[in-house]
Amino acid sequence: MSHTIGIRQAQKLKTRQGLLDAALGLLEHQSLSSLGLREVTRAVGVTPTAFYRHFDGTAALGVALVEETLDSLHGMIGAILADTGDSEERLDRSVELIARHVTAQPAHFRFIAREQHGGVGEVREAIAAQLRGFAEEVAEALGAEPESAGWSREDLLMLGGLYVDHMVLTTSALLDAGPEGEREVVRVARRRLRLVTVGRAHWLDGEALGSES
Amino acid sequence: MSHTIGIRQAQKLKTRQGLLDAALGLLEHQSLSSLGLREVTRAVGVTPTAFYRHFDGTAALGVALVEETLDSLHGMIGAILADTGDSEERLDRSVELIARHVTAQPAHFRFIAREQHGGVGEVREAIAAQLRGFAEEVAEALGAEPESAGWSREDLLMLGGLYVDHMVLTTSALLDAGPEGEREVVRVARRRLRLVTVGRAHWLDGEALGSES
DNA sequence: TGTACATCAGTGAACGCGCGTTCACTGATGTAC
DNA sequence: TGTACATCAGTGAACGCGCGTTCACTGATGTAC
Repeated sequence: MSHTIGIRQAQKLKTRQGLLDAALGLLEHQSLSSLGLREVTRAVGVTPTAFYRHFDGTAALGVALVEETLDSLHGMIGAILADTGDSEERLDRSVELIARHVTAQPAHFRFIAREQHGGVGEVREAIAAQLRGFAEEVAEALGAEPESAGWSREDLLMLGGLYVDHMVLTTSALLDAGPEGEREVVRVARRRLRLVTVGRAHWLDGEALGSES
Repeated sequence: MSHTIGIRQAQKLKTRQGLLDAALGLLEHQSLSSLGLREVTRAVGVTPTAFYRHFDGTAALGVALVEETLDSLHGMIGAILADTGDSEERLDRSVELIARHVTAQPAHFRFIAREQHGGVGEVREAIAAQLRGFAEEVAEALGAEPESAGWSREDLLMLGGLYVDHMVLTTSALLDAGPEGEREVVRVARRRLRLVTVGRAHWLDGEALGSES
């Protein structure tokens, strides 16, 4: 027999999710470091005191939000990595995938962009750890491609990080640009991605010459 | 005869500068959207009311801070662009210049990184405008170099923006890493910069083939 | 199945506190004559 | 230079408000028998 969770636990999870959703909404126009606990509970329709049944404070809620956004980001990266084919069209599709995900889940991406360098240390660290993980994931996928023959692990990580950072910058630019500016942002993001890819293709060309300790 | 400013005006400017300096210090551990007006005046040793003689509120102070940080950023970019010589060593020196500026003026760079995507719209827009201006400046300098023969203005702007964004990311990474992590950040930043430069060198290689509307 | 007790998510009152903003003011600085 | 008036940067009291956190509580859900 499957384990059914009790009514009590289900209700608790529902309230917790309500707090996370409400916070994410409120964070569209402010930073986590100015988000009030009472603001959040008011939006959910629950007593301020109830907040403490779920989180120690708004910083802890922020960390939980980072974990939640992992799904959005991971889904986007997975979709991009799963795409196969030759480079030019694939780059274009990657940028389109980013744009589509940002349109579908703007709040998650805004949260990451905003709090990546925000005022709450715990959250900054949680985001940094998450992005580092994604960079490794991308590096591994890149390493499996034939174009990466001869690449060191360190260079693959550098490239993975570059792609991830570029991705985050693009999501943020899309959010700032709004619907009317989207086409322009997409244009520039494509070119940047293409330039990085050109650099990748010729990365090892001068290897025998260039020296470093 | 030169125009001497009065005692009153001099004192006012001094207080204003005190407010800006105090705010910049307080913003090391929080975001602008949670910065309190009273916090700032308390740090300066002045009545809360006096704040209004200088700024409408903390958002206006934030915009003023953006203008002030222009000097730091502009100085850094100028130093990098003024550097001449062949690519490899020049890239290394550029990253070292960034590291040196960040060490000398950490608060300014932290402010820009944090508020670039922060919760205060006016400030975000002021920063975006400033970075756009720098990207244009870099694009112009790049355009004057022989390596840029055949480049469109749009591509130069794309590249300038890429360098500027990379620069901001590096400053932020340096701040997060602290002194002990600086060497590693510098290593990765150099490689990224080199990859972009390799991409630049081969950008026009496939031009005749690649097509876009 | 029925009963008696335990658990615990959410309540509601209360607290002390710092916030942003207003207002009439003071007294040093500036200006006109 | 001296005097009489104007300006205005900073003061200090006061306001109403929402904040985070505490506490004892309630009553539905869960569990043991």
